[in-house]
Amino acid sequence: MIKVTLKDGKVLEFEGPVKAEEVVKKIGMGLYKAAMAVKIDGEVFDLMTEIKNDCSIEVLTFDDEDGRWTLRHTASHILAQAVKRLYPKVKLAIGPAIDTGFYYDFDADFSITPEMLETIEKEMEKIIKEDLSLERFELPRIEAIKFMEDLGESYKVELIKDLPEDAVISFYKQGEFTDLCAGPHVLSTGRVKAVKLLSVAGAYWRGDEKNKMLQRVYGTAFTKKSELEDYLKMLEEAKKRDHRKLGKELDLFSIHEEGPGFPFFHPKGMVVRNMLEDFWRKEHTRRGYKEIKTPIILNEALWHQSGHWDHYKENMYFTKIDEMDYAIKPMNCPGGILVYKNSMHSYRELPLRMGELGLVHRHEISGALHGLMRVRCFTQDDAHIFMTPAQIKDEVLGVINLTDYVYKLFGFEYHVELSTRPENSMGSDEDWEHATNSLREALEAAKLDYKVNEGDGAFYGPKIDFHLKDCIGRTWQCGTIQLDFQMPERFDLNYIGEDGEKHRPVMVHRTIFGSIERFIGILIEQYAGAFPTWLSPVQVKILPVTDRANEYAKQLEAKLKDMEIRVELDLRNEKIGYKIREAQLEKTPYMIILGDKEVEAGNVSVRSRKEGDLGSMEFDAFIEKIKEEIDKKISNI
RNA sequence: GCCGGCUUAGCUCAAUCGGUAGAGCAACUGACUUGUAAUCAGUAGGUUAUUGGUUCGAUUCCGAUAGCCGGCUCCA
Repeated sequence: MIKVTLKDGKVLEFEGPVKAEEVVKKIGMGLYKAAMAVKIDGEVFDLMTEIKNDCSIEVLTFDDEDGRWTLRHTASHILAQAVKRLYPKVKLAIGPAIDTGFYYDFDADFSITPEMLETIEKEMEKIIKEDLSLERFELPRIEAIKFMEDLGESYKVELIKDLPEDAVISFYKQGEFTDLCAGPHVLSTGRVKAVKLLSVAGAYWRGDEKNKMLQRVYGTAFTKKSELEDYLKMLEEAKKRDHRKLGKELDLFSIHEEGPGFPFFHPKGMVVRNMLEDFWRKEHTRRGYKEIKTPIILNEALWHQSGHWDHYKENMYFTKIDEMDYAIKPMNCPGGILVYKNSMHSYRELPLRMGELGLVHRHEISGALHGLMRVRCFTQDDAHIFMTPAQIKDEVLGVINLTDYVYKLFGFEYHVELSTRPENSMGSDEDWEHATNSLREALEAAKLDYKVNEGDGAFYGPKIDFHLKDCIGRTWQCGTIQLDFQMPERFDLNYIGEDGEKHRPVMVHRTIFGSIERFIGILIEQYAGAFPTWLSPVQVKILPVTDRANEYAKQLEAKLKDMEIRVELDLRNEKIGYKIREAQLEKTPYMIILGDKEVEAGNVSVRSRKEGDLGSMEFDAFIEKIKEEIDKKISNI
């Protein structure tokens, strides 16, 4: 007798071994139809799995992340099967499910064109219609290798050979097509009700640029056609929030062929920038930071000493002054260190928090550039904290809290990563371990969930990274906290301790916004260009209905300017509807409409970009309203 | 940097089979004095990214370069 415990605590009993799908059928046929996979004692399995012992079971549908991944993984096999049917010579690499769908990497001696995707998609539809059952089987290592060798699938052979000795090597077969795969998969190809191929892109085999570039086909799959359509619509909508598009439309910034990756900020973009910087300064002053500014060009020798020459040269720009070699700074730390070294420091001064809005230049490869998100020059809202080892945890915690405060203000959801020692790095293992553990402790003290990113730290220390999402869900690293024992050593930094002796301080390099440019890019997408009033380039537009209201409009404009409210007056000889439409498209938070009635009553008619016509009110009442919104930095998207 | 795609007026986009480019918006001029998302009329605007080739003739076909877009790699 086998007892299967369901999620709600109910227990089903079976005479002997039973397939998971039979258990699900017994729960209900509706659920069976929606089931993608099952979780048996917390682990995900196929529905065709045979249950031999007592266990607890949870049915996974498309609404569960694991269920979704199962369906999409099967969709990727359908893609591979379709490609093999149409182009038998193409070799298969890997084809996993991803957050938004799935992909499959192919090695073909021809280019897969967007037109071919349509053909492949049709073949996929056929395979779905054939409703082929998926069968799982295992092979011993030698046979598995032989199996794939016979099929000429050299990438699969390599994959098998790299599996650990004791690994179970499983295959999934659907019709004439068999793929090496750990699973799980849905019962049959017919379960994939809606599938769409989205794009082709190059991808290196195993993600290594030294390897051959394969062709990656991206797609997505759903259990309902309507879900697919909704998703595609959502993607279209999301693209309208793209900061590159909005940046142009709202005249915030531009990037020119004359300077790829070097953005130009226009007057309206500068307002956003300056407001962010003002806010940044206030928050940092409040938290005991001092501000410095260090030069952009410094002698190359400094960069030898810092280790950048050995570890970061490829990303740096160089120049000559009077036959001497200089470098354009890619980071602010060496400059900050020179400031620290400029005077003696007592333990009483520590922690010393030195902020710098520093413009850095980095040579990013051309293919990496992306609007304001990845550029070749950007301003880091940097700070270097010099401290005693005992102060590490509190200081790191302080930065974590500040970051959380700032991100919450903008309504961002973020995720955190802890990056550990990379290959090309400097310092002893002990230092790295100490530094990494300190960061880990701070994260745990802050009760933050985080993901470990092995080998992704800076060359001088491990780091905590804060990632924010853009309009289509790509994440970008913004805030970072990097712990550094190396620079203090290299630059022989010290402070005088209580004992009157010299001691080595520890350094934290940290940013909150990360780069002002990237942060603005994220902000634009977060708000779809409709900045909260405190950040809006223009906060109020005054729109006279006829020129009889012009004088009154000018008076109000002057008053608003006096109160440091950013105002524009539209005196053009246009209809009020036209002026409103334009102000709305510019995403101006408030419009003041002035006609004969307002002139006579001495009040204002207010329109909000969000709520439309608010009716007439006293000018002072409007001032109070907008002032409060600005002071409290209310996000009225 | 790599793979694929794209590049036509300031912006968004047309142009049949290869026959030297057209619209809307914006700009400018004029009329209209207007009440909560586009008033009307007119004017001007282009070496079709650059460059080489094929052709009697290239926006169109082929090559190179640059930039951009989607990924890979890399990273704030």
